Amino acid sequence: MSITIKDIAKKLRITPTAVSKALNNREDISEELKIKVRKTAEKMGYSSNMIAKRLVTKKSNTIGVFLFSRSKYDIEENFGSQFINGIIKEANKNDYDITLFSTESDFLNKKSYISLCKERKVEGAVFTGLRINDPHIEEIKNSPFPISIIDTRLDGKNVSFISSDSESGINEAMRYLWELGHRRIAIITGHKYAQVSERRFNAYQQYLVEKNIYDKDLVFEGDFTKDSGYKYALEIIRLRNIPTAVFIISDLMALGAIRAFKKEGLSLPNDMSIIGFDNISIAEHIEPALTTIEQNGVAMGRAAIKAILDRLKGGKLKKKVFIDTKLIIRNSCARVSEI
Amino acid sequence: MSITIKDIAKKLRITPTAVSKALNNREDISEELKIKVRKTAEKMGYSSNMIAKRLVTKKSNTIGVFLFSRSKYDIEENFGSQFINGIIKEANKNDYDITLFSTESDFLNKKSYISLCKERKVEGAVFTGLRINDPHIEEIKNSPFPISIIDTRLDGKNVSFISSDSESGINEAMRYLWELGHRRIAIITGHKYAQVSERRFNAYQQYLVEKNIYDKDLVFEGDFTKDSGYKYALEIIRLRNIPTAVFIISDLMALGAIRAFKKEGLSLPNDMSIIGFDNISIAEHIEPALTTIEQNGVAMGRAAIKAILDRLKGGKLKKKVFIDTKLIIRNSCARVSEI
DNA sequence: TTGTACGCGTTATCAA
DNA sequence: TTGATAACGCGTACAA
Repeated sequence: MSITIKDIAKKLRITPTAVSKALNNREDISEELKIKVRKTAEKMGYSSNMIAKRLVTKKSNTIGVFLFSRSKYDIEENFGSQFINGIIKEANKNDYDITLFSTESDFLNKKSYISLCKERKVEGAVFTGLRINDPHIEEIKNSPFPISIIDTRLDGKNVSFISSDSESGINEAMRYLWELGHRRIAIITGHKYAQVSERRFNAYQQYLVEKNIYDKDLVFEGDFTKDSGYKYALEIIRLRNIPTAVFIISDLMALGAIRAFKKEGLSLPNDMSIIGFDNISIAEHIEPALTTIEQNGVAMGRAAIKAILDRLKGGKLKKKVFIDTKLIIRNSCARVSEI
Repeated sequence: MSITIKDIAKKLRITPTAVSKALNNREDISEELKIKVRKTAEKMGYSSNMIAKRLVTKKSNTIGVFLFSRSKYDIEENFGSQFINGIIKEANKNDYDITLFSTESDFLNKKSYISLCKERKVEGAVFTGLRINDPHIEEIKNSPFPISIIDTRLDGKNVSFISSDSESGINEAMRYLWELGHRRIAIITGHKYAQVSERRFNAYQQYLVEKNIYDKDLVFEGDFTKDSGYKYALEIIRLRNIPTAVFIISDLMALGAIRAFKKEGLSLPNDMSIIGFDNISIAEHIEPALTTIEQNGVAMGRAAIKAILDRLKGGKLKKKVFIDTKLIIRNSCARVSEI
């Protein structure tokens, strides 16, 4: 089989202990021996066995990541790929491995997320796309190891909530619309299983209430799909008193809405101003180029890992971490024409 | 610490061996004991330790996945997320874990991909986005364990090549253009470090050569970015003899090209027919809705894992696996007007 | 500075 | 059907 420290010990006529120490660059071993050991290790093509190391040190150096997706395009549309990038980089940088799970695999039906984690002795876990009606939610709340959940807030002694600071971005967006003269601003939210829906709606509502222009008839509950954007855009222009702007809480729905508006003959952005949320890669390519609130997915992924690692190092639990969002102004909003 | 089989053995006054057998549902143990063991295991909150199991069985049940990305949007734009989905599902279905690595992590600079794999005793590895000028390419070729590479062909005794059957899709696309009356068909390819560029170009060229309408002046080498699509679209309409159609080998570049064409006042699709490649999620939302060749990313991910698993089970190495592509006809191509 | 002895949690082999 | 023993590859006290 493969070379072990025993083999190289035998070759050098020393003990495995000495080899182990040399390879781990311990203080209590001579430079001379270290060099010799390293050289023959190299020569023999030795590769350390992390499995054995993890067993003996009782430390897996592993973080579990759960990616929940439903439709074919779900991950890309939900920023999952950016999260993943941030997660891996931050983890690897700190010498942690990522083991990835996805829903829909029979795996997850047989066993709970937490048991999967326990068996692998992961030191922490990250959840993405978790729904608040997930059957295993209670277990997650009581997790014995640190957990970071992206975009879903859950109370639990070990869980951190990682999300965009949507409030700030939305405030900025609403002020922008306000300054453009908009007074009737509709919203298309997401389904109620995603907390981001609620949070984004609240930020929207709060601003409008303060300005005294909130109108509940301008609230439409979509479900994050393009189709729902399309559908509610249609409803919006059927209104007796049509709004001059819509805030659509995901770019994807905004895409659907834009299509609907165009199909109905509206001239964009003059007949309707639109602000999205996410800044997905094609937002700048559609017609009109979409003004939207940008999320920093990579930073969110990194923050998820950081929260876990901090806690593992004995730090205090960060109940929540918010990542800045910012308004990206393009061409989908116009000044309200004075009549 | 956590409960082990020893603990439950002690409690039941039997040996760990018996517990192990019971828990693994072995034949040589009484039903009675099995039930008793399972019950107390449950009661004590026992969770098996895969690390120990993997050490003793000398089987990691793990596949390493390397995701190479460069830009912020790289993974989503390169279909990485779909691959990942297919990979995880197929792996988990077969009781395999995925451990994920990404480039740019200091990790990969310190150690080669193969050593990372060896240390973790992964049974196989999948590469996505690998460049043929990668410094570790030789090592990959000589890998002792099975490797699946998506979209990059490499000769090696253990490496499988997983890719889209772009030939078939492109043929279909070219025939479609031909039947629409197009005789001057340009192409915008990708950079030469990606083999998909070459393969897609070859398929394009072959068809046109057969029809005797190939013109090397209509070939433009982009680099998969939106900007390069934009840039070469501009060059195309500066041609003395403007083509009536362009085949752009990635939807993303097609997006850039469409923007350029529009900006220059072309009416699409009448002034220029466009066919993309990938069918990314927004292809249907741009104006005009993009006719493109669809890749099945999920199937590719699954195939990558299947190739590894088959080989692990003693099957023959599949040098290459091609996944069907198909032409998705939308509104970006028009019949050539007869003058 | 090096070596001895042991243990991590589990499974495998063989004996009882 | 169950148990005793050893082993997987490595790290860590502690002794030499």
